[in-house]
Amino acid sequence: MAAHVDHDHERAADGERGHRDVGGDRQADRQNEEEGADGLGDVVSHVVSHHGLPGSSLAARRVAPLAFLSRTARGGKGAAVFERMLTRVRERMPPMPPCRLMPRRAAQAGRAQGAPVRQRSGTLRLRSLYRRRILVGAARIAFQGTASMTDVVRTRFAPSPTGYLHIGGARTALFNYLLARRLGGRFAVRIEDTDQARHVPDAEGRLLDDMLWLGLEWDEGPRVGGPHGPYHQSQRLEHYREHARRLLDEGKAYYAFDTREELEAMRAAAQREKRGFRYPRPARFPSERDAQRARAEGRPVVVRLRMPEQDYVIRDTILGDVSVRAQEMDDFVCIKGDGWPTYHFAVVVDDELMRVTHVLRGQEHLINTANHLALQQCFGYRTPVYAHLPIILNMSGSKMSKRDNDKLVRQAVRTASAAGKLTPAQLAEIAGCDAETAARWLEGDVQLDDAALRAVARRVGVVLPEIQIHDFRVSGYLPEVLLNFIALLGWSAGDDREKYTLDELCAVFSVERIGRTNARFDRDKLLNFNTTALAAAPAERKLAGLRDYLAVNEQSPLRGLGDDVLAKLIEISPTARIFRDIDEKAAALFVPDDRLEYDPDAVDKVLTRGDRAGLKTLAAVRDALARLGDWSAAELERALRAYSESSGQGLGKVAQPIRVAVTGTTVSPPIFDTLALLGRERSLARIDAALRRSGG
RNA sequence: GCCCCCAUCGUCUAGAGGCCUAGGACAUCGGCUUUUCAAGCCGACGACACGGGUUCGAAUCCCGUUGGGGGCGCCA
Repeated sequence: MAAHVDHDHERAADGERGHRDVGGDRQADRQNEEEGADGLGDVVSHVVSHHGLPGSSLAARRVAPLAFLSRTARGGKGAAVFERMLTRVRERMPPMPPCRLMPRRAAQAGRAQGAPVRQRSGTLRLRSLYRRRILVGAARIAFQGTASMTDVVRTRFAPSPTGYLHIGGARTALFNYLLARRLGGRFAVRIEDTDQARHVPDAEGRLLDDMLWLGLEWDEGPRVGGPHGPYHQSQRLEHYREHARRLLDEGKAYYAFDTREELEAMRAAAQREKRGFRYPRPARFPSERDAQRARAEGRPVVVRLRMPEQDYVIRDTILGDVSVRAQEMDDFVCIKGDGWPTYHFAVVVDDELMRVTHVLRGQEHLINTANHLALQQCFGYRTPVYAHLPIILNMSGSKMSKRDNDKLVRQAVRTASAAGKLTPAQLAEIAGCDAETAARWLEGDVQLDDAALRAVARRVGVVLPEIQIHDFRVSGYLPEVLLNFIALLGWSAGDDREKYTLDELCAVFSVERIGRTNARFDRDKLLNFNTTALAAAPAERKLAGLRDYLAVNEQSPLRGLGDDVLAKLIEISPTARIFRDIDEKAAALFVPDDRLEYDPDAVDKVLTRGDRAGLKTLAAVRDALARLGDWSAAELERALRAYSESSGQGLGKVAQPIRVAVTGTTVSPPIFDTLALLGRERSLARIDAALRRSGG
C-alpha cells in the first residue's frame, strides 16, 4: 500500500520536479537551456531519483567525472565524451516505478513489505551530492539560473520593527548584502510593519542605525528610497488589497469569520486526536454580502487562501529539495481582521513587485516557503531562489532571543523580592511603569522595554549578556569585528582563514559555502577576535571606536574628555579587549575626589590586612612621592622602582597600596600612568584621604 | 501530538570514498613572562553520536536508532 500510485501526486522518476506548476516551468526550462536537454541537471535528478537503489554509489562515481566535464561539455570535443558517459550511466540505471510522497511511518511499512520506497524528501541525496561537489557546477547554474541570467540580482532584508537588530537578523542582512555585492546586484531593505498591535515606535530607527553601525548600507529602502518603493509595508496596503481582491474574484481565496476562541478549540481538538490542524474549508464560500453581514455583527472577517491540493517542493540552495505534502498545507490567512496583510501574503506580493530574485532568510521560515510557493502559483508569479540559513543558538543551545534577558532579570527580581530586598513599588519605580504592569511582568505576561530592563538589571546586579547588535556596541566591540564574526556563523570559505574585512567578504562570499547546521554563538571567541583586532588597530581607529562607545554610554565618567586624554587612555591600555575595559579601568580617575568609592575588599586585602603592612608602605611612599620634582610617568617609575629596590619588596607590594589609595580598587592602568594622569595634587590628596580613612 | 531540518573536539569549522595517525581557530589545562586587571609566548588535552549496509577501502554514500533544532498564529 505504501508504494501505490496516487495519480494526483505521481512523480515521474526521471527527475520531473514536484513544483513544476509553481513557476517551476520557467525555472526548469531555463535550466535546460543552460545545460542542454540532456545536460547535467538531468543526470543529477536521475541519480537523485535512484540513489536509494543498489548500485547507486557506482552511479555517483560515474557522475562525478561528468560534473567535472560539464564545463567543457557545451561544445568542443568534451561534449562527445560527456554524451557517451551519460548514455552509459542511463543504461545502468533503470527508471524507478513512480511513487508518492508519504509520511515516514508509511514509508517504513512499505519498505518492510518490500515495496520500492524512496525517501520522502530527497534532501539527503541532494545534500550528499552537494557535499561531494558533484552538484556544485549544477547548483551554481540553478542558483543563478532562476532569475539572474536575465535580471539583475536583487536581495532584500525585511525586518519587522520590534526592537533593536539582533544577531540573527544581522547575519541575514549581511548575507543578503554580500550576495548582492558578489553578484553585482542590489540590496534593499523593506520594513515589515504589518503588525499594528506590536508596533514599537522608534524601533525602525534603531534597527537601521544598527545596520549602519555595522557598515551594511542598502541600495534601496527607507531613508534612501528607490524605484520599487514605498519600502514600508504599512504604505503598501493598496497592493495587498488589490491582490486579495484578485484571489477572491477568481475563487482562489475566501472569507472566513471564525473567532479566535473557535479556532483555538479546533486546534485543541486536532491535537487531542493526534493529527495536524487544517482549517476546515467550507463547501461553499461566503459571499460579499455574507462578509458585510459578519462585519455588521461584529464578527472578525479574514481572507483565507484556497490552498491548491498538491504537494510542494521547496528547492533550497542550502538544504536541497524539501517536500511538503498536500495534507500538511493549510488555508492560511492572507488578510487579517484589521484589513492588513499577513506576513505570508505581503512577502509574496512585495518580493514580486520589488523584483526580488534571491531570498536568504532564517531556517525558521523553511516550511513557510511552501505557503509562498502556493501563493506565487495562484498569482502566476515566479519563484525567487531560496536559501534558508541555519539558526544561531546561544551557548545553552536554545534560540537566541531577547526573552532570555527578560527571563534572567525576572528570575533575579523574584529572588530579590523573596529576600525582601525589593518591593513591588520599588520595582515599578525603577522600571518606570505602573504597579500593575510591573506585576504582570513578574508573572511573565509582558516584556519590559530595553531601557527599563537595563535599569532593573542594574538594580538587582545582573550583568546582561549581549544579545542584540546594540548591546555589543554598548559593551565596546568594534563593528567590523562583530560583522566578521557573524559571517563565520554558518559560512566558511573552506580554508583556515578567519579574519576578513567587509570588502574581503564581498570578494569571497558564496551561498554554496553556507552550512546546514545550527551554530552556537560563542562569546569567548568573539571577545578574542575583538582583543586581537583592537591590538592591531591603528590609533585613529581606536579613538573613533572609543568615541562611539562613549556616545552610547551616557553614564561613563569618560564622557566629555578631549581627544588628547582619550588617546592617552588608549595608549596606556594596549591590552584592552573591548572599550569597556578602558572605561572601567580609568573611570576612577575622572570622578571627583570626594566621590571616589573605596572597595572594602580591596582596602582590606591590600592596605589593612597583615598588620597594616600596606598602609605603612603607602605612608612611606607618599613622602618619597611628595619630594619628586617632576611628576611624569617616567620619573614616577624611576622613583617607585628605586623605592621598591631599597625597601627590598617587589614592585607589586609598592604599587598595589598606591593603586587602591588613588583609585579605590585593585585594578587600574599601569600605576605610573595612573599617577601621572591624576596629577601631583590629586594623587597626594587621594593618598592622604586613604591614609586618614584607614587610620593610618 | 503532527510535520520539517540537522548531526566532525566543550564551541565555530576544514573535510569532494584512499591524501585522515581527522587540519585550523576559540575555550580549557600546564609552563614562561608580569606593578593590578589583562595581554603575550610555548606546550598539552580534545571529535567523526550509535547500529547496520554498499565498497577492496567510509568521517564522507544508503537505511535505521538516538540526540539537537525549527514550525504547527488574524507574529514576522
